[in-house]
Amino acid sequence: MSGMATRQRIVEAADRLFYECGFEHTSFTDIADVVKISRGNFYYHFKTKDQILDAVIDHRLAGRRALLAQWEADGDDPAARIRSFIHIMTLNRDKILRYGCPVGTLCTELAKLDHPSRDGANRIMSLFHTWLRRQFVAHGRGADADDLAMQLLARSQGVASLANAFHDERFLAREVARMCDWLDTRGQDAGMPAQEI
Amino acid sequence: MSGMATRQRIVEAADRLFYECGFEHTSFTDIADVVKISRGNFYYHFKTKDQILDAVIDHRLAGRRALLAQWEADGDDPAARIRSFIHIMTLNRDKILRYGCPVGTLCTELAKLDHPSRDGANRIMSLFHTWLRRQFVAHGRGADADDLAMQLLARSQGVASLANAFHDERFLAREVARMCDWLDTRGQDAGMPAQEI
DNA sequence: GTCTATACTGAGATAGAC
DNA sequence: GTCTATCTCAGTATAGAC
Repeated sequence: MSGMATRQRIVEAADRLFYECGFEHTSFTDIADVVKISRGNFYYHFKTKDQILDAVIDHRLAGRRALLAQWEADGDDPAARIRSFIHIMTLNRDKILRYGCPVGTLCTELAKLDHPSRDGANRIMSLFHTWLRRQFVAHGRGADADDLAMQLLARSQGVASLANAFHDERFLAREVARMCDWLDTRGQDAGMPAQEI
Repeated sequence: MSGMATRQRIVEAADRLFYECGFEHTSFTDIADVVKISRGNFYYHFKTKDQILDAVIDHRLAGRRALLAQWEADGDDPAARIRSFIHIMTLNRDKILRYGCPVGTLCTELAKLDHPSRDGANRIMSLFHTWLRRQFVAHGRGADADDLAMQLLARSQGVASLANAFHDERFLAREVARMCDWLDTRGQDAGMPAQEI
């Protein structure tokens, strides 16, 4: 295995562990055990734990960017693309029930730690916001596209949060369906009142 | 200062620190520094850190129960009481922007740690859910009261989460106003479609 | 590029003097 | 009830052999 491959495996293991156990709770030993390298070898690739976090954030940013590009390529119309966003909650149902939203929970944790990489984590959240806004604009909701994007993002965060706390998959499914219904009622008719969400 | 007073001060300091810095990131030293006692003295009152967490959870449960009872006593009608709930986000605006929702973020953290006291934290969330459901029932929405309570709770969680990540107080204020508007449209008329939220 | 061995730190926790 | 002193352990991080 080459150096790049090891580095990549470290990042992927850290990505998963940071999500499932939290950044702070994850130790070098935990990551090393998954990757099956010694702790010493670690420091050839990363000098500090914060550097791993930054690499994980970059990795997630790239991954999410690719995902959004994929949805953009697959979906013929903006509504279908937004539905792709809504349905990641269905696809990742099991993990969300156990660990919450990977984006939101990292932002929350780093905010409490007042961590320097907080902004990096928030950038992942922004990525979704910007993308959703663009879809709502294309959907003919130019005036309140930013607002609608924030509403949908907030709603998905709230649903993930409660679904996780109560471990309630029926609630998750119900809210996903409801978000899709809500989207259908926001047609290209800009006259529909946005504050009715 | 009596023994009970010191114990109480420990619980209150831990409550604040767990909220602002997270449970795991808060050390005995951090709490001892705030309370101004030695680390050794700590163990006279609590044998383990988990015991402090349980005491904090009990303390929060009691505090929230009192708060809900107060809203129940103050509000003449169910809608006014629900508005009291919505407006804690306005009252605690600064803290929410910096640290998120104290209830939701603790549930999230303990879920990732797979901590034994997870259920205790979730009970605080349930407390709000049960109370809101009761208000919606009194508001004449017997059939979907449980559902509406979940929706409002999820929404407040999502708003707190995004307001925290983006440090966006205008978004917070806007969503609080919108939740109140939403509440006004859910009158005692049970015919109004709930899925329009 | 990967390993072992090890230093250093701060964490949770205990014993016992006062 | 509070303190100081101390223990143990796990964490991050480093040095240097291979």
